[in-house]
Amino acid sequence: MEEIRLDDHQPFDLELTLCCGQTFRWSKIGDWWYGTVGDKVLKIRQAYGKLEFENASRKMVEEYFGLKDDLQEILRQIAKDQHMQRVVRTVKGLRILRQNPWECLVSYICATYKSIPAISRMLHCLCKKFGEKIFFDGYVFYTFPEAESLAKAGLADLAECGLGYRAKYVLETAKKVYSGELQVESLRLKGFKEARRELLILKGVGLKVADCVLLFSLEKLEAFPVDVWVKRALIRHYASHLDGNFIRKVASKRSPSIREYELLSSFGRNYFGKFAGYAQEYLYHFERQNFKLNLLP
DNA sequence: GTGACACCTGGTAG
DNA sequence: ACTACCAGGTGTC
Repeated sequence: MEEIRLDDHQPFDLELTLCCGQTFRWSKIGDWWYGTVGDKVLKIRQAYGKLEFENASRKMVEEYFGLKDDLQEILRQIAKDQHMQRVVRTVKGLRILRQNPWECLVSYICATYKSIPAISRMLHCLCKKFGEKIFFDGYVFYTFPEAESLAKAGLADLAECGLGYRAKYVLETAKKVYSGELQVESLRLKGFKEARRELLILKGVGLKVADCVLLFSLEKLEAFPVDVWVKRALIRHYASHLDGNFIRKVASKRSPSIREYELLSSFGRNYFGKFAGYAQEYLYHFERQNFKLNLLP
């Protein structure tokens, strides 16, 4: 077992980071968290100001959990107003993960119009059916399937995992990645706008899905995904920064049009700056938390 | 360039 | 048990 000592000035909350909806495949057994990163099962827990982990290198853990981000400085930069100051005081130690881009892309294609428990189920089923089985600590885990496995799968096989109409999007994307037509990893090297343009070519990938993939796996911390929760947060707390008619309009319907999405998202990017993605995650979590606690109508 | 509307299916509140 | 409704949106007319 190895450990990483956590600095008081660089807050990190493992549980919050894994449970805030950016990733769907971690499970807690006893007081340990288990998840597959690459082809290995990572076992990790947090206690008394340190992280203890097994089966992974220190470098990998730091990389995956975004421990290299200067969170204190990031929070300082995004806390531009009273609301955000309150949010960063309340939500402590949430970090943006650096997930595998391929897995992240498929996960968010699957995530459209689904609840989080349902997304977890779908992905678990995909991994069980098409991934590699790994035994670790007396438990069974599965890796996320390679593009090749999904590309060679039939639509019916994918649909069996409850993907529904998403099955054809996943299959099509898997084929593009397997053939090399799309190199997901290489998008890391491109700028936000260009990487986003390439993702948007894919069927089943709209602005929201693209922004999630950019933020959670492609190192684009300025990406500002706008889902129903973030939309609510913006309407509630940032209406004064936006046009009144526009706010009324987006408030009146469930999902925004492309233009409306872009207005909301670019507001986030411009207002919060190069770490807008962090601002988004904090707003998202705060809004959901308050909803669960019944503090919001 | 916008705006309804359907979409697969599982979870969950009544 | 059974129904109704909604879900981290997107593609299509």
